[in-house]
Amino acid sequence: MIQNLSKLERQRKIKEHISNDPFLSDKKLAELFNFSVQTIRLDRLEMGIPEMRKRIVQVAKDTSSSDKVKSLSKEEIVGELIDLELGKNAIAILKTTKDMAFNRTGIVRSHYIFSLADSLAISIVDAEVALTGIARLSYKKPVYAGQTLVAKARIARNKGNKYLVSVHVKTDQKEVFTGKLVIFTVDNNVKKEKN
Amino acid sequence: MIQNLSKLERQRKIKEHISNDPFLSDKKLAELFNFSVQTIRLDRLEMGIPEMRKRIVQVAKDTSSSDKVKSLSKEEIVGELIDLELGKNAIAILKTTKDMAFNRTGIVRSHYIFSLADSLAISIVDAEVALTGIARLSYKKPVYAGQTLVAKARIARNKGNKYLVSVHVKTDQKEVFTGKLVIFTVDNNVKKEKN
DNA sequence: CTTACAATTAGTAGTTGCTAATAATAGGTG
DNA sequence: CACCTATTATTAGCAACTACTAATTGTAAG
Repeated sequence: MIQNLSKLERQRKIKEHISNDPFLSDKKLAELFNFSVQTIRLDRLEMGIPEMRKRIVQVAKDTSSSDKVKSLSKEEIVGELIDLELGKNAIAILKTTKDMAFNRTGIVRSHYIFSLADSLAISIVDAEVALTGIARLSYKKPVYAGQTLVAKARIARNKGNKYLVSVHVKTDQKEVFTGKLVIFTVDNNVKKEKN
Repeated sequence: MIQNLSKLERQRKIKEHISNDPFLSDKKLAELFNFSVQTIRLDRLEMGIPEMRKRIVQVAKDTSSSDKVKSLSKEEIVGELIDLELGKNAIAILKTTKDMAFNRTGIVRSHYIFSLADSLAISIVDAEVALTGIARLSYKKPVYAGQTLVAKARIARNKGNKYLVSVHVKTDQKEVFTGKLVIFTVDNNVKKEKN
């Protein structure tokens, strides 16, 4: 029974270690805990934790699944993209935190809001490469750390490789920011090295 | 030589397939292209493409390192403030890096440049609390990762608590960005207006 | 035509990180 | 003592490789 307790304790710790670092092999775990590889394996099986390779595949798939966005790979978007119709409109959400804000006031720095708007505007444009040219921004109300921002973007006009995207950011029904961004697309003629 | 061409062509396609789907094993690629597994391996070696497992690990690490939101610098000022005369002008420097840029093109994302300009504009205003109200931005030339940006800001006009700050960003003598920002100061304890 | 060479395919040995199954050992408890 | 659990060991086998050697094929050039 005493053994049993330490076993459960060990399994709890193994679970924790693995969830912190899915790249740990049984061998490394065995070294970490000073138990045999077989014991670690038994523990994993009892807990239903898959082997390292399958865990890594899972991590890789989790993040590389939504392939709709062309200009930005997922990690390049500020905020979380929740809806996107290429060439039409898009919605993203950003949960603001203290480290986005001024310490003194808790007001979120304007460039975080711009980043949300800008990356959304770029992702909406259906092109391999899109760059911001001109922008007009208007900050309506201060945003406080902790508030969740909802950004909606739509393409207002399009002429050749020039897009006028309008972005509205709200929190709790209130508009806190609007922006008009002119985005230029740079298509394949600049196809250069892709590495 | 004709063989050579088809070989290069095949290698190009293999590369493309793998970059689209890093989860493809040599066996599956061999089936796809109707070539032997050995040929696929030779191709991979010639191109310096690692084996499937290593690719998956890479994908997993790439994405798990940057949690959904790629936040900007946590410091109060983006860039390094190298000269400041409160109420007059200020200069800041930002060394751009790869992770500020689009993977595809190496062009620095516009919001990093705005962040530099915006935080400089705010720091120049001699007030406890300053917020961005309206901004007009103009991106003149693309900035490539690795280039060092020099931002100069000066107060163009001032009326009450409203400041018009003009910011010019250059790299290698060339102007890459200009912006006009309207900054409002909020004096002392007028912290939370109705919100 | 023969030789030379590149491209392709085949085959073997060894590696990592496993699964699965079976067996041996150590430490208690009733 | 026999029984039970936990732990460890051992073996076979698998996937997806690396690294290496060798055989085969096509084809261009001397």
